[in-house]
Amino acid sequence: MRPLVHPAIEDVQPEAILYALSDPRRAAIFARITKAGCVEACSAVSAVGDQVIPKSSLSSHFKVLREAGLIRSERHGVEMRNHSRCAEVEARFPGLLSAIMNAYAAQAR
Amino acid sequence: MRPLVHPAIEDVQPEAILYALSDPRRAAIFARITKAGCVEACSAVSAVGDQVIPKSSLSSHFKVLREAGLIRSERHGVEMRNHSRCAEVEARFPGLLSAIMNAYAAQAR
DNA sequence: TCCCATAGTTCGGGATTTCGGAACTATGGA
DNA sequence: TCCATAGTTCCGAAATCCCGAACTATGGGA
Repeated sequence: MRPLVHPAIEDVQPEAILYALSDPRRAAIFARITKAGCVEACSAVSAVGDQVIPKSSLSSHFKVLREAGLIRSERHGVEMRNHSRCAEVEARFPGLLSAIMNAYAAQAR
Repeated sequence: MRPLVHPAIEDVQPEAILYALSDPRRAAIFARITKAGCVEACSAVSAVGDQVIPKSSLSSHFKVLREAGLIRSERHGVEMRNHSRCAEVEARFPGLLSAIMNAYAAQAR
């Protein structure tokens, strides 16, 4: 099993962030992680809204978020803890994440 | 030839905007249109950076931008004029477009 | 130590999307 | 009417996405 990929913040690309968050399920997962500070992956997020997501799909969603630089995943025993990197990303691209998350929130209303 | 699709501003979805701008070429095209106020499509944008884009691909990039609600295209004689809808989008999703365009600009530096 | 349960990752292949050349359509001018 | 220019549509190849099944990793028990 290859090690998890976490890009250095200076290697994080806007296109990867936009792509990652252009999927409403990934955006919802990211919002949950950011709000909670830390979410136990996959098992804790087995569904988004009323939509059940197979665990292989979930795993790849986490991978996309991770490789875009939006989250950091570390194994703690048998489970994974995912932390939002939103402070780092905010420093690199000011206003980006909050504008995106606000846009989704505005749409929901 | 079907008529061009321009969503009403209240039907514009964040995911479509993020997806449209997650392609650096589309983001560059959008930046150019927004900066210029109006660009004659396709023929005027035959390349992005040093990369030549075939006109069928260019046509579909414009379609993605149009259907995401980012631009408005109108035919003027034989050519098309594309206008940025950034003021409308800004009103609906405050800060979103400027944060995205700033992120791309920051990356370029 | 061995076996099991839990949590995620990887694999494989079918479905969907994207890319781009060729053909087609629309418009204006000669 | 014919031609040139500007874009769109079509369609097959390539790339990507999706998700079930198989696999890997870790932490308990017994």
